[in-house]
Amino acid sequence: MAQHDDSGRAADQVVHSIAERIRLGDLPDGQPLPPERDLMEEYGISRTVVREAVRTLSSRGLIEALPRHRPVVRKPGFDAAIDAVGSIVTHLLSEPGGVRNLFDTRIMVEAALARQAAQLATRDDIAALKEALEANAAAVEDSEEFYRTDNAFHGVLYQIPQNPVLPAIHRAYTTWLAPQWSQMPRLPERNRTNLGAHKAIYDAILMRDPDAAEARLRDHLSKAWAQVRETFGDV
Amino acid sequence: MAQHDDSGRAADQVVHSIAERIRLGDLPDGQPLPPERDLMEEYGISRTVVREAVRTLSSRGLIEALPRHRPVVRKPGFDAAIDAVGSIVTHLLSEPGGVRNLFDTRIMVEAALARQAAQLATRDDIAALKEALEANAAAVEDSEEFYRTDNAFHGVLYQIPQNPVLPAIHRAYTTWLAPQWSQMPRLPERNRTNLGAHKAIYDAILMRDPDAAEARLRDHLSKAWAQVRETFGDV
DNA sequence: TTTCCACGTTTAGTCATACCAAAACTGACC
DNA sequence: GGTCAGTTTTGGTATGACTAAACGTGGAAA
Repeated sequence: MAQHDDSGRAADQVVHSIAERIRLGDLPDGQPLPPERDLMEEYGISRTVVREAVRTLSSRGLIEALPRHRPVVRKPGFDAAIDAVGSIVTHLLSEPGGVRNLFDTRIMVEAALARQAAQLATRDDIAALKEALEANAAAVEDSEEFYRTDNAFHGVLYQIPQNPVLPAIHRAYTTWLAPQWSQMPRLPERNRTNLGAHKAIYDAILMRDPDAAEARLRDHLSKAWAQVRETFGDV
Repeated sequence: MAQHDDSGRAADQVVHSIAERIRLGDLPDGQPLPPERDLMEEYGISRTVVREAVRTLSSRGLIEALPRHRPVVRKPGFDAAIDAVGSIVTHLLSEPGGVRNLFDTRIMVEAALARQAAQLATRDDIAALKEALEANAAAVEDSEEFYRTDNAFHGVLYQIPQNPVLPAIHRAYTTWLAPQWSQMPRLPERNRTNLGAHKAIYDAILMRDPDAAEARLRDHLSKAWAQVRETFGDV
């Protein structure tokens, strides 16, 4: 029996093989992976290698490996992709200008979304925006809840184009920028300011005015950024 | 001595610790990781765990682990992040509508970039665009070269905002969408069409007309998409 | 002196075995 | 039929061993 692989990376072949089986639906979503002992027999490898393969698959986001449970196949969605980069992004954000750069892309993306919303939003989209806005308004006194509804309002913008990539990006932004936000002082006063900004954006979309929608949104996020700067200085 | 960790995931702690040391510059970029034997002693763990940790760090993109070499610390750039998701994205693109969804975000992003370019491009930016356009024009008869210069032209758009995240995104798009493109028929005729589109975009930016720039760009990429559809049908 | 190669020394890759503790399963008991 | 205790799996880790490739060193050759 070939005890030693020729290429020097037997684990990678197993990773590839299992990844392929997942992609082809051979290992369906939600199903637990075969036990490590079975896999070692199946591939003719030691458990060491199996474990390394499982590890890799896990950090690639193709399986979900909770501590003492059987790894579960997780057919990756766009947000699994977001998870996979989380570690790197953390590093990047800790570098000077990192947060700024990320936030700038957020401004750019949401500006484009606001513009698109003003042009293409359906009646249902507008209704969803209105609902989110009202939920946001109802929470001005509860900063915790305001934070959630604030996010939800922005989230509606990401849903309007009906592209599943976008909500994943929204989740990425909120996840990665959360550390900054969670340390910021939350005051009903600020909530009211932000609510006003949300309403302005909503109005511009309602008026089908892309330029205004973009401008209001940029203004809103730029002010949010100014608050971050106030709290953290340069980041 | 505590032979078994209480949490059930000693490796993750090691991963976190080493990641932190990399982030803080304790393990500088380009330096090889300490030998596995040293790490096991340092952390008081077995080699099994060390290896799993190294594996994880590697697939997270924080170190580069060539087959039989010492893993090398690789302070991740934005494009290391792109690598990390490659595996998942492959899966996503193989599903119906996957390529379409990704390409739509590209249209959205580049539309925003074109708009921004029309508003904010400096003289140098315009010069860079012009240069890229001329290189593109010089390559109409050489489809291979035209492909490269085409990419480069779009790449300039991603460079204008001076945000390092954006070029990484451009690389991501070209990498992930390359499989489709590389199988498409390349004809000087099509090259000329695309060149004309590029020129139209350039002109709009030169005229400082954001609406026109966005419109020309959307038109350009939509036609490119139509060609993809022609070649592959629904993807 | 510089270059280059043979040699011994690390070190990553893998295997085999063993143990523990937490899950998962099974069956008896209420 | 539902609950709980006991048994069997299964993941997490440790230990030791062996192979082959990479590395480092010093001496021989140019």
